[in-house]
Amino acid sequence: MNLHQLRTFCEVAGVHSFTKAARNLHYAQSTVTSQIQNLEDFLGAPLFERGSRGIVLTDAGVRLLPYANAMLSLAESAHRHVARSPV
Amino acid sequence: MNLHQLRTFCEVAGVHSFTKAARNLHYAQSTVTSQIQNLEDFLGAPLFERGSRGIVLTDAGVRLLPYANAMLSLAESAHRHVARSPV
DNA sequence: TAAAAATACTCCATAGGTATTTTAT
DNA sequence: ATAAAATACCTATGGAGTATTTTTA
Repeated sequence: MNLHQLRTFCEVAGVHSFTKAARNLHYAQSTVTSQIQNLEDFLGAPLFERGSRGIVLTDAGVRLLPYANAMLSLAESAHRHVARSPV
Repeated sequence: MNLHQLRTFCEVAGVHSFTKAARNLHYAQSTVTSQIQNLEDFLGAPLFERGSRGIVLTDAGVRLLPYANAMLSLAESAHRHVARSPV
């Protein structure tokens, strides 16, 4: 599990599409597929239902989402807060 | 920035030693050096003062620490919470 | 000197890309 | 027929290791 996977996960969850998420994040489509697959493998649970009506979060996906958002926002805050060091 | 670097950072901050942190985390000593260096490069600020009296956190390091701990604990929680999916 | 951190490499895993195939609308 | 996701394959980056050198108590 890493922050790139989590960012991609959040984007996919937001736009309900691997392809659109790839465009928005400047990734290839297959990269998004891999990132989500790797994340699913790591967690041992599917995060999206790839079905008839596009893409929808599974229960596991729903549970992950708030954690993912929290971690990403912490990462951003940490970067801002630490990077602006006066040295 | 990734979770491995952050875990290593927390451990080094805790034991005040790259070498001890490496032992505790089952890394080579040079790996710990690299991880910290990469983290410092990413943040654009030194995290430890390598000086006379061993290793001590810089201001930037002090600022990072709570974020690092929060992210690691979130990562753990996320894993527990999501992985134990009934499917 | 003795212990710890930094450096210089080597190797390999994997993240990301292109191209293609499969699937479903 | 079209659009999206999955798969196959390739490449290159960088993460982790061993060995060595530098530094400093």
